[in-house]
Amino acid sequence: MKPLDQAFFARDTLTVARELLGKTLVRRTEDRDLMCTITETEAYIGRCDKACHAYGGKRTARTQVLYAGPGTVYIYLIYGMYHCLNFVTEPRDEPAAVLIRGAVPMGNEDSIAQNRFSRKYQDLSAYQRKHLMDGPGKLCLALGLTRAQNATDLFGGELCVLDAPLPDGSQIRTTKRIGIDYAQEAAEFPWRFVLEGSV
DNA sequence: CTTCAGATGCTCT
DNA sequence: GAGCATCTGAAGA
Repeated sequence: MKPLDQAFFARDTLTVARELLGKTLVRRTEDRDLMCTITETEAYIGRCDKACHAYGGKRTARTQVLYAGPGTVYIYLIYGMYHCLNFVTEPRDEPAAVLIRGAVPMGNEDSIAQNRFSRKYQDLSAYQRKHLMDGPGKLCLALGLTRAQNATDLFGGELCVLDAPLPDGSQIRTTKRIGIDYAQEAAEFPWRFVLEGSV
């Protein structure tokens, strides 16, 4: 399948967040490609969203990446020890992004198990195998992503997203976003998208 | 299945 | 100095 181009990300953030479900996220390293299917996303829109790091046009050293071109990678450190992966959306200078909250591996489970637990896949518990990438921090750890990839883009670097059809029989569930209770009315916005069913 | 505490360091006031 | 777009392991139901 073809890589998604910049025009894909230059659109309305809610549309991009919804349409990223089912797409293939590719993490390139020297020796191998780690691929996975995106199953959970959230939209963050600076213009109207108190949960967005760039709410109110805020520009700081951390948030200036959100003003870069669509398809730019935004990775930040959270809770002192985990990273969150985002893709910048909307036209340039319109600060917004999609948080990639979850995925399921498409092969190379050994590399992912190594990144997450420093163990072989066959030595993981059944629980661990079922939850390899079902959270934003887990996903970044599984793919070996840190702020080293911040401000790169999806068009020729270590990361890209390939087009892919939605799996047959899958459904999209829409809910409010996770972990932003401080954001007042924005905490209720139905801006989280989860791919359910046969993935 | 659920709740709970603790880890840990950057970011912005 | 306060707070954070989280995860883990332990313990209880």
